[in-house]
Amino acid sequence: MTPAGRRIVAAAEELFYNRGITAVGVDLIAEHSGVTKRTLYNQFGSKDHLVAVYLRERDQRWRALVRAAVDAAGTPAEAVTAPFEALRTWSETNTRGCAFINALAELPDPSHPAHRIAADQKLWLLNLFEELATAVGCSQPATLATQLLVLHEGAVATRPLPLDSLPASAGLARALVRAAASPRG
Amino acid sequence: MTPAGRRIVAAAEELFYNRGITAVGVDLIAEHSGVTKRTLYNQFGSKDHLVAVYLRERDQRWRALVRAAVDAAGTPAEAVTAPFEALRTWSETNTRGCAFINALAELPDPSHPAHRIAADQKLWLLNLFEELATAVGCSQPATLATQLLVLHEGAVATRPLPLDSLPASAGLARALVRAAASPRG
DNA sequence: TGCCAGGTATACTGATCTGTGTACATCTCC
DNA sequence: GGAGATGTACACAGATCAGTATACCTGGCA
Repeated sequence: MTPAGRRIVAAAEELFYNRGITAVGVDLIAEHSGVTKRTLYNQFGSKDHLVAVYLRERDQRWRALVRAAVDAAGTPAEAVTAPFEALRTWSETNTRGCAFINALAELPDPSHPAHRIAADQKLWLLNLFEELATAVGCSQPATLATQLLVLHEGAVATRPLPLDSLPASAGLARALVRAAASPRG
Repeated sequence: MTPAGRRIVAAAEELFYNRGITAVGVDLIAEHSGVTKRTLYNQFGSKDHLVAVYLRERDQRWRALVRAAVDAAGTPAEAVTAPFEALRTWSETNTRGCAFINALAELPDPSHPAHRIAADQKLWLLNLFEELATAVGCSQPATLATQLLVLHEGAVATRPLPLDSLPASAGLARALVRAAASPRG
């Protein structure tokens, strides 16, 4: 990606996430990235494609954060709930909920690339939870993984509201892992 | 509200929820409700106001469904998780997630009426959970209520994705209530 | 009979939207 | 020095956006 292309994606990330995809026009993105609209279209072809690139980049950044949190965990049990630690960091600067869920809200067409990207992101996290649950010695890792995913998404979805639900969800996640990893789990 | 007004709100509900608020223009709503744009503006004054009415009407319909499910529950323990039964019914025809979370995604301005309506809706459910948790004899109803809310919102938020997370969240909710209502809860 | 609210029909404003056309500048690499 | 890629500058098309103006119709009610 060219320097101008990177600036465009950076501006698109900030604007799309904070103001909404439909509400932000390509003119505004071009202005914020110090680039001509012509350059934007030469690089990305269409707004829809730029939206897809925005979501993909964001997904990569988020996965790297989660991976780092999992790798930094001291024990296998802590690793299972490490994504909730990552979420705590992530949601400090991302206060408008999940960018992918939000994108689906604005782009109802199932053939839009955003739908596949969003689904892949959630399935990736689900698989990660299942791997970590298996590693911790849980007898039903698939069930635990789904429960953890729901808790995670619930915490993200309620982020824009004045609730502070992250501690409750992270606490419950740890309790679930404790119970599942115990001899009777 | 006049007959034309009701038709406008009905059309707005269907279009705003399924296609997105920003993506749907007032012309389309007028056309779908068999009404002139002049009538729409005579009734609601602005698109923003119509959006607020749409969310308020939807909120009332949803609360009635939840209340009915709670009242129909056989035992206090079943009453606590009754909102998850209501959610099962509700999400059969509402497959695009939470209309209020989606609205916040599209309307970043915190002074927009949608923000207050969305926050009120979640707080109402949180309070309902807490009341029901208290009635079932839970020692820490506030904690349980927050956990149940997160589970509920997680299930709703992941509805547009190919996951089927509702059984997992409802099952976990019942397990939590069982544990909290037991002598050692 | 007359009034008036609710509603229709239609044209319009001014702004904004995505996307394109065209001509020119700059830079690197061969 | 020339070619091709990167980017600028700017005007433009065609559609759609929220919202308004004006004139007219119709049913109920006083």
